[in-house]
Amino acid sequence: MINRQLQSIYRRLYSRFGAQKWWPADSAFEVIVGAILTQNTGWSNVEKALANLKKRRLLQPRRLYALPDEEMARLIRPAGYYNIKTARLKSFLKFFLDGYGGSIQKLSAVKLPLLRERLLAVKGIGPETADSILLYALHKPVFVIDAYTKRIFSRHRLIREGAGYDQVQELFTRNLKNQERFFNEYHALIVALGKNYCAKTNPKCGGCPLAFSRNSGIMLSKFT
DNA sequence: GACCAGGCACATC
DNA sequence: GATGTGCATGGT
Repeated sequence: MINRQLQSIYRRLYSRFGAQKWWPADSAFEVIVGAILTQNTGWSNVEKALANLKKRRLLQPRRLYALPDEEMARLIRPAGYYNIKTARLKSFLKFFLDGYGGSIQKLSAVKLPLLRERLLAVKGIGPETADSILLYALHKPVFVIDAYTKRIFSRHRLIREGAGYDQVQELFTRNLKNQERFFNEYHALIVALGKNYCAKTNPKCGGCPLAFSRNSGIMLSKFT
């Protein structure tokens, strides 16, 4: 039942927005850096920060780790929270270089429940960042939950308002097949919907493409 | 000028 | 366990 609703939502998002081709990056390492930089930050700001790093050929673990903090902060400044994000990038890089020699292959070789635990143990990497890394950099079948997902699915009464990360994630992983490719597109489509319709105060919200459904069980047309 | 954005850690109750 | 707060830039 829930499964059918989730499938229906996916189909409508896909027909409305099309393939999202996530994650936009040239390498798995760039995905990881972007995942940390985008914490509570619009992607357009992250792009500026990534461009600064790319211009200096710093999107390599050892080179980035060797960069002095003040210099890193200066380069990622457009992404906001630059002091905190410098510390978070450095703490991930230490974990990545010490434990895996900066090798994506070695990191990816760790089996899933354990790999997620290890990422979460890194200071500055919480559930969403860990899952973004797992799904979009390492291609593991993990569903990423973000603020949009919680907002949209609670407005549509598929989860209770204020539900925690793990609870929301369960909704998807218990009712959908664990397919990396599918999870990739689904989360990206949710973000596409969120950006276009689901800001906290957005008049377009009432015209949500998910509303007015006759057969999906989704009935709300107005949200606040 | 206010509000928001693809969170997280830490303090306090 | 829930709730509040600091962190910061750039776009609308």
